[in-house]
Amino acid sequence: MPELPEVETTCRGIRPHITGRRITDLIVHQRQLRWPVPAQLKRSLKGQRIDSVGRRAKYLLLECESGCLIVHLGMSGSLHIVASGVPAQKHDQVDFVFTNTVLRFHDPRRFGSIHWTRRDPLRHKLLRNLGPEPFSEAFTARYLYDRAASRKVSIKNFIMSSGIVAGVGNIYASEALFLSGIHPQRAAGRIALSRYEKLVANIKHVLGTAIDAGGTTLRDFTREDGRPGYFAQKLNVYNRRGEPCPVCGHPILLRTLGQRSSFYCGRCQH
DNA sequence: ACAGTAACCTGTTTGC
DNA sequence: TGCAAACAGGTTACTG
Repeated sequence: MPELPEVETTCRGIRPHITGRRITDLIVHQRQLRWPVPAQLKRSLKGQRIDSVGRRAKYLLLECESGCLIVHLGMSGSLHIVASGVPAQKHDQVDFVFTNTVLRFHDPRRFGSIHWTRRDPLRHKLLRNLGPEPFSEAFTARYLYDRAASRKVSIKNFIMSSGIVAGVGNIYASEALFLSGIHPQRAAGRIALSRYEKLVANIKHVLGTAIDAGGTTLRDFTREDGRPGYFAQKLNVYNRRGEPCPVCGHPILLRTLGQRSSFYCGRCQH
């Protein structure tokens, strides 16, 4: 999916178009997403004004008058602002209808999901156990180091765990580890605090730079107006198997780790 | 608590 | 060229 930078890009993109506006209708073309779209959602949403648009981890939070709409883009989802009357295409699953405008949820693989809660969204089952936001002050080297104590899981899988830190997916985990010179398979509990200092700084850096570039578009992701993100050209290792390492020239390696592709330099990362 | 795996889906790429 | 297998940015739920 959309990892954190793509969700943040989407959040910033849709915010000015829908904040303060009222949802006049909900059209569900496809109810079966990762979880079914709630049967009562249309009744809950009709007439609701969007008070604010925010993000927690990879969840978009659309705060309304009497509840919060929670949207996750899954692996292939995107949200687009289109004019009323633009016909839905294949894989356009749900339309949030406003006067003159539609917020359209597009998701070929249907791993995304849509939820509605009348309580604090941060206490929702899916958000309750998330780790700190990577840009927050709570996300420090000491925090990671302590959580990693005696853990044998690979550092890559560790930083991709949503309960450890929110929003770091496969692309940015690979990139941050490369910038930090840490081998993706190294056990999380066998990394010095000083190396965690580097890693935390690089996670913040790579995510921040990607947000500035409008995210990474490899295949499905596009912004609210349909443009791609431009961070793909700045990737050092991800999707670059066999290409020379930008630091030492050794060919970038690919190994499958926890069912996910891991790209790294065998000479620079230990 | 932790580690590992299957599962949710469809489209595209890879390999025979 | 054709067809089937493998793979794709996420996360939960289940197993041992």
